[in-house]
Amino acid sequence: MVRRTRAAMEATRATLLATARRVFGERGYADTSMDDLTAQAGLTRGALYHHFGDKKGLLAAVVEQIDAETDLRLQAISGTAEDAWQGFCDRCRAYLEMALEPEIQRIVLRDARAVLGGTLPNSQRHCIASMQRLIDNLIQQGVVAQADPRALALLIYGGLAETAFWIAEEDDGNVRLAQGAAALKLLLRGMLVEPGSS
Amino acid sequence: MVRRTRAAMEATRATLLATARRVFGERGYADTSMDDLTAQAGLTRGALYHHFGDKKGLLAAVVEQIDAETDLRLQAISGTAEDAWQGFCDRCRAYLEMALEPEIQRIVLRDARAVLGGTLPNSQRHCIASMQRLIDNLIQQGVVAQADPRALALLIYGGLAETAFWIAEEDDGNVRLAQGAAALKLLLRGMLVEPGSS
DNA sequence: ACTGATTCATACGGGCTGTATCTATTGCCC
DNA sequence: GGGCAATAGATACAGCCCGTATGAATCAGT
Repeated sequence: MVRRTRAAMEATRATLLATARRVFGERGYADTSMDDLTAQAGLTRGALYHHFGDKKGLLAAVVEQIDAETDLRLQAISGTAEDAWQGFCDRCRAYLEMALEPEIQRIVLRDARAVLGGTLPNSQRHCIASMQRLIDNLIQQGVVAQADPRALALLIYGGLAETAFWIAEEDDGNVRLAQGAAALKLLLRGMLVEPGSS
Repeated sequence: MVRRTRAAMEATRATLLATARRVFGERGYADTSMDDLTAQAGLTRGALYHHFGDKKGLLAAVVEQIDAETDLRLQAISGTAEDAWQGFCDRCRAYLEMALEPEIQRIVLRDARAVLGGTLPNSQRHCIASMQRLIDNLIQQGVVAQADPRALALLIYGGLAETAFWIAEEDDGNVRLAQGAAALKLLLRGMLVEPGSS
């Protein structure tokens, strides 16, 4: 199969990305061989190293894609709410549920941190940045108490990710999901200027 | 160097563990070769595979050790406080600072999750279990609102870990540490039965 | 149509992991 | 105290995987 039109070239990149996303999600980054992965995509490692540089580069591209999608899905939730505070709470809850999806859990929350570094400078940027903006707005509106929005966003985001692992290890996670959501509600109300009114 | 007394055997294990702890902390798990590691300990891989089974087993033992030490250090803090709630807050703050230490950050928070699994069933158990017990007591005393202690502990623990990465990436993390601690204080007060009184 | 650049395949070298084998010493039991 | 099983740990081996270097085929521009 040797086709090299401009369209076919971008198709190659997309195929590689989609295959990597699937295989990384199933087997994890470390247990995935680049020979197997490219073979499943009907290509060889030559294409991969040309488009993504190395294995880490491929993972970074996958994480970038997942993060962008996740952020879009979350914005659809927090954007529709009438009340800004309620929209924020809904978004947190929605993230907790999305963090249960095997793809996000394994690729973004497990492998990406170890391979790409602690803070994930480029990727996973959108989700946290969006949450930070939401918080910032709430502070401006006088709903949330004065604090660094970034610190708050990270505190919440990290907590949700950790809790998601705990929920996901249970066969029927519905009980734990409810418990996690309830506990989340408690912590979130502390951010309010008037915590008692929640 | 062939010495095989019972004492020397345990010394071998301890040497391997200490070397692994140092090298994993410096270079990270993935970039550490077992040949190099054992050579630095004055041994060969034969000893390593005999005592720990495989590379993951060695990491698990290191994490176990670090977690136990961390828990002891934290208990020393929360145990001395007069007020149980204040002791709990101090412990959270202390954990935030300890999560800045390169050894804990790289080995426990970065590599361990990816290599050993999301929830770290055995290791890292002590720290969270202790925090869970503290929360449980506070709920029993009517200080903290009714909620699942485990979910609360994970929410806080995960948030602190994530925030620690953000603090550590800054050269002088004192500003961010203060911001993180302030944001933490907000979230924690939400747990109280009477959040306004904090 | 010719030239340079690009896409992707193939071939190669090096390193790392895990296992199997082997030796020597230790502890146990008589 | 001597023989024997068990174990600590070194050495050798096979296999896998990654990254790079090389090469061929096609596309773009003039």
